Amino acid sequence: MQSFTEENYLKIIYHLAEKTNNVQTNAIAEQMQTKPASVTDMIKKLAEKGFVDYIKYQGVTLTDKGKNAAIDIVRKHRLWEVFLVDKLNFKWDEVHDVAEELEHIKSTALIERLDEFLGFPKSDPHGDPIPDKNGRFVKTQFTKLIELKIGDQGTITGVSQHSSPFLKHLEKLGLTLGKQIEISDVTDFDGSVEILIAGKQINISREVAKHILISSNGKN
Amino acid sequence: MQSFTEENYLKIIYHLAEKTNNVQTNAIAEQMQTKPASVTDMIKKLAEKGFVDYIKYQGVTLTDKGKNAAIDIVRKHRLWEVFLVDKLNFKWDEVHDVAEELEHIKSTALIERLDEFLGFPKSDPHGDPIPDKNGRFVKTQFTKLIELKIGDQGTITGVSQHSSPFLKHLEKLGLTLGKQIEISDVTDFDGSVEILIAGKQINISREVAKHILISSNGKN
DNA sequence: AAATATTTTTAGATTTACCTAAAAATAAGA
DNA sequence: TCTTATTTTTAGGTAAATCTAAAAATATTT
Repeated sequence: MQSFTEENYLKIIYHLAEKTNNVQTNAIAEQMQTKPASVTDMIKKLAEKGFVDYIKYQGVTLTDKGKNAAIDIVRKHRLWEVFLVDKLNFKWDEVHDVAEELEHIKSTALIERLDEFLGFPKSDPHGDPIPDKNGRFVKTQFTKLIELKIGDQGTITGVSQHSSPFLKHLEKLGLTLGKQIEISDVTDFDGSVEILIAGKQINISREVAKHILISSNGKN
Repeated sequence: MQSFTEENYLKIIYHLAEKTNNVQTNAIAEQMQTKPASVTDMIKKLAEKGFVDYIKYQGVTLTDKGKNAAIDIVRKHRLWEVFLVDKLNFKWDEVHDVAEELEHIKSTALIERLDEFLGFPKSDPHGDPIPDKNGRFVKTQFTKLIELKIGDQGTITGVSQHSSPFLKHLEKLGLTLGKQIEISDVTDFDGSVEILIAGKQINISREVAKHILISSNGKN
C-alpha cells in the first residue's frame, strides 16, 4: 500500500484535477504546504509506482490506479465526517482536521462496517457526494450562488470551502444545507448578493457567494 | 506532541513496566519488532524529551509525563475497541490491529465525545479497564485461571493475550467474558485444567489457562 | 524574436527511524 | 575470581520525505 504522505498527494492531485486536468507542481506544493522541489521528488515516486502519468515540466495526471486510490481516500474522509457529525455531534466546521487523520486508517472491513452503521449516506456534512465501495458516486449538478441571477431560486446543497471560519460564518447567517434561497438583488458596486432566506433579506459578500453551491429548482 | 513511533514505544514500555519496573532494551526491541540498537536510539530521544528516565545499561522507567502519555494511548486504544465491537459488530478477535491504528488519532475532543457516545465504558472487549479522561482507572483484581485449585469458582473477566487465534479458540470453547466457571480437576500429567462451564465439562490446556483471568466469587 | 519572468527540476543536505557490525558493560558459570 | 555468555551501546550507513540554492525549461512581454 501507499504511505500516509503518498495518500495525501494522491488526494490533493485528485481534487486539483477536478478543475484542470493537468495538475501543476506549484499547485500541489501549495496544497501540501511544502516546496515545489519536494513535490517533484514525490511525483517521480508516484509515477514509478504507476499512480500518475508524468512528463517533465508538463505536470501530472492520475492514472486509473491513482484515481481509484484517491477516491478511496475521499470516501473514507467523507464517511468519517458523517460519523463525527451524526454520531459524535461535531459541528460541520469541526470535522475536517480529524477526518484528515482518520482517512488514513487502513482497513476495508472498518470502512464498510462504518458505511453500514451510518446507513450508507450519499453525501457528507458539506454536501459532497460519498463514493460507494466501488468508487461510484453521482456528481451532483451544482451552480455557484454567485452565478445566479435576480429572481433565481434554489436550495443550498453544498459548499466549496471547508475552512472553519467560513462554515461558522455561514452558520451564523443561517446558510446551512437544505435551506431555500432566492436572489433578490445583486450589487454592482462590490458584487455582493442580496438573498431571501426564511423570509428574511440578507446580504452576502461576493467571496462568500462564490463558495455556496445551489441546486436550482426551477423558476428560470 | 509525540510521533506515531514514539507513542508506540511509550505504550510498549508502559505494558512491560506492568511486570518489571525496569524495562530492558531487548524486551522493548522484541515487542517493537525491531533491533536493540534502534531501541537504544529511541530511548535516548525519549529520555531527552522527558518521557523516560534512563541510565545506560540499566534499562528505562517511565516518568510521570511518560506514564500519562502512555495511559492516554491505552485509553484511546480501548475506547476504539469498544466502538468497533459495540457499534460496528466486530468480534473481539478482530479489533486489535485496527485499534492499533486508531489509537494514534490526535484529538481530545474526538476521544471525549467517543467516550460519551459509548456510554463511558469501564472496560474493553477483553476485560481491560479503560482509563478515564484524567487517566484514572481501577486495576481489577484478577487471578489467572491456571492458579485456581479444584473446587474454586469464578467469572471470566479478562484475557491476557489478544491474538486472534487465541480469542477465536476461547470463543469456540464458549469461554467468553462474564461466563461462570468452576475448576473440577487439574491434570498432573500436562497441567491441563478440567472446568465446568454452563453445565458442561471441558478440558483446557495449561497454555490457555494461563491467559484467562478470573474474578473469583467466593467458595474458595 | 529577444528579454524577462515564472515554473520546474537538479544537486546536495538534513532529519527520523531504522539497520549491521563491532565494542563495551554486565551477568552467569566454572 | 576468571572466563564465557548475554545484553546493551557505539559507530557508521540507509531510505523516506523534506529542505535551500542554483540551473534548466517554459511562458509572457515588449
